[in-house]
Amino acid sequence: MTIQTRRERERAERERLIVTAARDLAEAEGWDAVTTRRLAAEIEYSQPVLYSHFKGKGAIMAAVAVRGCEELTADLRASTAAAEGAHARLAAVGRAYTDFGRRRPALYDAMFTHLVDLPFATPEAPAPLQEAFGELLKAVEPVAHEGDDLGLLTETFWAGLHGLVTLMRSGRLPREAHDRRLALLIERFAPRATTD
Amino acid sequence: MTIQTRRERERAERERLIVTAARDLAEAEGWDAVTTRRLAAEIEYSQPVLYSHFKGKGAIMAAVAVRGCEELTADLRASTAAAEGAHARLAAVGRAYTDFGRRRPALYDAMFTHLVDLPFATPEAPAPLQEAFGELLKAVEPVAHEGDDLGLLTETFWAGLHGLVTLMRSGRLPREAHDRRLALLIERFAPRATTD
DNA sequence: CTTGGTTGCTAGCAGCGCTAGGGACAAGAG
DNA sequence: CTCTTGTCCCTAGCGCTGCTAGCAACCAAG
Repeated sequence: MTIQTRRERERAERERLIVTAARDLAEAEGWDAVTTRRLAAEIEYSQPVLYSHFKGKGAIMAAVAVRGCEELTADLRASTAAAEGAHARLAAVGRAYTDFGRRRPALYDAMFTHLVDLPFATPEAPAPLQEAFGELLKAVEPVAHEGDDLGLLTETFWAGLHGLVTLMRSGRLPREAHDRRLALLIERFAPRATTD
Repeated sequence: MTIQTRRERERAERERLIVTAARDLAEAEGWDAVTTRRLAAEIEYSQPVLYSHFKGKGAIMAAVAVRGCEELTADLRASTAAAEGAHARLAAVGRAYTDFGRRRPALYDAMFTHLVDLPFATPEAPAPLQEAFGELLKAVEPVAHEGDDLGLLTETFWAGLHGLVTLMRSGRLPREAHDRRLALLIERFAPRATTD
């Protein structure tokens, strides 16, 4: 019994090690640098060991993505703590989200850009994912209009943030004007005043 | 003289052939299926010929992207022709844009998702790209608030559309609610009425 | 001490983007 | 017509990728 549990514990620890190594390597040198060989070398095991834990490289990225959601949730939660008022809350969460995308580009890509076979908009979606979305939802809720579907509105707001992050990160939008674009987006979803 | 021009013409035609083959193959089977070997086979030349026209696979994708911009511009232009009023215009252009993303996913990815070394937000950006953006700009202009930077506002609106397209296409947003999300986005940028 | 099962290794496959080097062919000179 | 020069494009191969088959070593149980 104990011997069995020890093995399982060691195995779980190694799996954690793989995910951590993949995330760190990706953050340091980008996902292109995360090859199964380098990853194997990093954890000091041979390649096939990876496949005894994960179905393939995609599954490893998915695991990294899920863990990334926990970080994102924490960031979003922290950002709204000090904000007062619906507008400030939405602005804070928007800033936290886009900051996350800029600060942890590889993590962000694993979560929201790369094709990764994770269930997303279903009840089977990983809990950390749903929590992150929930944080957005809480910030959007006060600015919803009557008759709006809150879930859909949050998805739409999320799409706006996601577009800003990805277009900027790929060089399609100039980085230096990010703050002003973000402010414009926030203003459309949470108008500060009805008249100027 | 004539012999020289004939050769140059044939070369240009072959280059066009490469780009067309790459686009068609990508649209049919996705960019993963577009390998230099398959592309070479498709145009009935050997691999190295590709490299006498383009620096590498990335450059071929960039060429496909530029040509895709022309198609997008045409779509956007056609969409606004029949629309009357600022709200309808913005809705029409938004629908045309997202439809383009869904109908030509590979083309869309080459243009706006994949890393491709094209100058984007600079005066050196390819003309077709600037034209496509210009179409968006014309639709956004009537709904800008006083004091808004029109370029930045258009970029922000574009980001919203781009987020909707990419998150939906990667399965992160349910496809069936796309219309309602798009309507919500349009409503935020061009409110149909000030009060309900 | 032997046996059975697990574990993780070495080696290799098919395919990728890309390139070096040579062979065929056409154009111009004598 | 012959020879040289230069262009063009193909064959072959490099180093890499994700992934897997098959074997060797080890560990627990009888």
